[in-house]
Amino acid sequence: MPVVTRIAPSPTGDPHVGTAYVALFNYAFAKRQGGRFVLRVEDTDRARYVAAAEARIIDVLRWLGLAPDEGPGIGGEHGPYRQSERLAIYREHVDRLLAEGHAYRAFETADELDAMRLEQQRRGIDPGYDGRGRGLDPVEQRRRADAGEPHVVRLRTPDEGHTTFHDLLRGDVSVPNAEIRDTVLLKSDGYPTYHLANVIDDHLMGVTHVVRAEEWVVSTPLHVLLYQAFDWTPPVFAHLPLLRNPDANKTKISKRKMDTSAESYRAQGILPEALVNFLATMGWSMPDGREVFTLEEFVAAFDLERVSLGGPVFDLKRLRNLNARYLREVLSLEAVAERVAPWLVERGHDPSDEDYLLDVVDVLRPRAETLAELAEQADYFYVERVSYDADARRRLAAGQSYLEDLEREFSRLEFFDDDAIDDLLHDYVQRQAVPLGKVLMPLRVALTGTSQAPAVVDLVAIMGRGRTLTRLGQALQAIQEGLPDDDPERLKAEAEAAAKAAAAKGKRRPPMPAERS
RNA sequence: GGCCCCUUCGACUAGCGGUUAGGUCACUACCCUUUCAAGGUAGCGGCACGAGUUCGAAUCUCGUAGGGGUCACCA
Repeated sequence: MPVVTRIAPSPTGDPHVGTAYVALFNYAFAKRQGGRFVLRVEDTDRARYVAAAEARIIDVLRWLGLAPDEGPGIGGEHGPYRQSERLAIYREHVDRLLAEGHAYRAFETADELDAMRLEQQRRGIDPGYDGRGRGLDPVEQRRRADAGEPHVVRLRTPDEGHTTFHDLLRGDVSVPNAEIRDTVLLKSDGYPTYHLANVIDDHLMGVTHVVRAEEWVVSTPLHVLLYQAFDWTPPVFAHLPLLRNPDANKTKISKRKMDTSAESYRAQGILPEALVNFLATMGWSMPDGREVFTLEEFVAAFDLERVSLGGPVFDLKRLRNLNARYLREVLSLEAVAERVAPWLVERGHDPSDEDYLLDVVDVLRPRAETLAELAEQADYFYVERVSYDADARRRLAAGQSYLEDLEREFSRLEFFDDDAIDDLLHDYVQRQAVPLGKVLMPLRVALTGTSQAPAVVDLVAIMGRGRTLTRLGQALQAIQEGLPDDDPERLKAEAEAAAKAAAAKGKRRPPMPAERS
């Protein structure tokens, strides 16, 4: 029997990294076993439903390379794959449970249930549905339902004994039946709850392995009870550890405490390869200890039993570091250039000169952790003129005479290549008898507007004679117009403006160009 | 609080009875160096605790502690 796994997200908002994480492991397990990976949309909560969410989830899965074999908009033999389109199926199965006495209709109102909980709280007993509707005569249940009285359908659960299931990762897990309430299967709006829909769909869709997050462990016995009621064989269960916040207690990953949106990482210039690689190291490791590997390598080596159970903290620093490694080591120069190009366009640049782009990326990629940072630093290679911050102004003013000399020297330089530029610079400082840095820093600032930039020789060589001379001219003009380190008022105003601009920029949502579609 | 699960450096992890407890990120120092990075070298730092089993426990058992999850007509 072929392995079938599934990812069953609820379309309620931003595609969650936790969804991507569980999808990754389901995908890898299915592919490794030569099986199928199914996407099922659990849209049974009308209140939290977000129409656009489904498409965004599919988009994120594709971006990560985790395209499902079956799912809404994809097709497959077991559709429909949206639970809202399977209502008749649930209805039919609920009728069967009702007929066989495994379930009953309960007519308590929300107010009544609230009162019940309050009372339980007051008396200090465990809260939860107490089974008060169980005793109602089935004929009476039917009559009231037919009369249009609002009701839910609940599972009749045993009061004594234990229900046990086998978790592939933790062994047998046993829960006292007294802890398992007569849970709602069908809501009063006719929609199924997760518990009911998930069991029916997994069975009907032929899901062989339910690989999901740890938060489902305690409700799995309830699902087992449902499988028993239907007289179905349950699938194999494996519960993955929960991704955690980087807070002191390592609580379950949450939007409040960190960025949980997969799209957001994409928008920050995190590569899908890096995100997948990072997620794969959450609770899992390569047998040979490799830490950088592709999705294909992950699938080839994947083994559910290597999953470790301690909840892994989602550490941004590690993600960014991994992304940086992809940028400078894993991907080819051409590949990185291809990825950044849309980001440059987004910033208003024209990256169509491929050789220039390659040079720019080559020199910048050891200095950037994300595509966004790379693109941002590339600005000074593409803008018409750079602007100088306060520090840059000081350095320019200090180097005025050198810049004048260099402008002349560069304009006379016959072969404008790396070696020639290097020789020129060294000859010049020797003649002037000044330290190299004293000359190079003003030049660097003139070319880029900032003191933190690649090697000057690289900058000059990449920018070429034309750009170099233009920048030098602009810098000298700026100096003449009085860019003062002698005017504290003006410097202060500049600093404030820069701080304000930086703050505004930080707030703006970063662009997300289409890349690697 | 009841129930369930978990527990190796700050973080991610290797380890599955005998290891100087290994690697990666982060951090620190040094080297390289025209700045910033990158790179190189080194360092810091861990088996939660207590019993038991065993010739021998990070590895097996039990207990304690700590952490997490869950107790909805949400998934």
